[in-house]
Amino acid sequence: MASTKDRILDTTAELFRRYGYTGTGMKQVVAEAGAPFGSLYHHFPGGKERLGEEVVRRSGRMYFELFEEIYDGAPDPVSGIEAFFAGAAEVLRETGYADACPIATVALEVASTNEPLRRATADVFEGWIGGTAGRFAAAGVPDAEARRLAISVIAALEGAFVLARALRSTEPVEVAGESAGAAVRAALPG
Amino acid sequence: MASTKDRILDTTAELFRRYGYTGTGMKQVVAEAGAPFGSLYHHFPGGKERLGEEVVRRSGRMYFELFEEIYDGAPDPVSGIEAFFAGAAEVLRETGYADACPIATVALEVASTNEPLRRATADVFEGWIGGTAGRFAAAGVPDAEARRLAISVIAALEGAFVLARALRSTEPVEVAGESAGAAVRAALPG
DNA sequence: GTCTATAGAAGGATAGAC
DNA sequence: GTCTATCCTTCTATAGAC
Repeated sequence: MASTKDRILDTTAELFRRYGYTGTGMKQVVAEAGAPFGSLYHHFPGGKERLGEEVVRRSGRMYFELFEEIYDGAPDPVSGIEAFFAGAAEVLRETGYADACPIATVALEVASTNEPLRRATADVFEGWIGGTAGRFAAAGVPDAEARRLAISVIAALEGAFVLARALRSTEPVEVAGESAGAAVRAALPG
Repeated sequence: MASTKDRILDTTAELFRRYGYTGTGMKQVVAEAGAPFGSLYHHFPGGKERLGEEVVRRSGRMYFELFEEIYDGAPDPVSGIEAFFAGAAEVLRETGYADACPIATVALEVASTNEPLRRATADVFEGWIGGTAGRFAAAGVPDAEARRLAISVIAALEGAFVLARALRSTEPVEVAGESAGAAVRAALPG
């Protein structure tokens, strides 16, 4: 049984994915988490902003762990990337095009309005870029190009999510996955 | 001198880019547009949702017109695409990383919450894909691949915008621009 | 430390004078 | 068709009983 605090964090992460930061209410959080209202401010004295920051950082970590599992379990970098895009497309379809990137909606909402939250999303993306670039570098891609390749792949995924959720189609994710796979293949040595 | 209605549309478009749909208030709209509150509901009897829909469709048209100007003014498809990404990076820097895609923030916010608005964002993206694919096809790319290429390019731009606004850096847009240019070059005949 | 009630501000929308 | 005043809801946050 998860603690009340963890339940609040998990619930908020889910609500952020679907409704964004501004669109998610504190009452909605406690209602869905099955927690009393007061305990929210007991566990998060910093209010919505601080809860949001913790959720963004936590969701970012968890999403990268999912990437690691899939990528590191694949036989090579190209199939690792392709498998991750394929899995993302499947989740998207299964959830009615609701669950895509746990960060992107919030990132766009807060980019010009809330500096602590913007910083949290930036740290998450920077972590993803570094972690992915490190894997490409380990596969033999020169460091500078590994970073650029990581940015390209992550941008392709994020942009595909925007299109896929709007169009209610997995086509963009499938197309972007092939495109990303091809870019990785072209960058590998040998 | 623009009409009150046009001023409201322009102002709302600007606010949507920076604060999103949920984050933009009706009072904020009239305040920035210098319009009396009542005239908002006079010109937009459908309220915020209808205003949002008109703004999304209008912004989508205007942004594609900007693309057409730049792309059609370039000597070839590859430099056209590269020029558009370069211009987007410049606008981003000049506006303090506020003005990126006029649709994306709203698209992610409403994808799971407001079907008429989601439809508007989908129509805009579908229009961009078709218009871009048509240009690639005119340059000799087979129809099916032209569509896939268009999706890849647009996804790269959208994803780069997400990263760029969060990181407050034009690096993602520059990297994605090169990546998109390379993809177009590889797809062209000859 | 759990929970309810409510404060205080901001949201969208409407009425009605002019 | 312009503009102000206001309604009602919803939001975040806090107070205080238990």
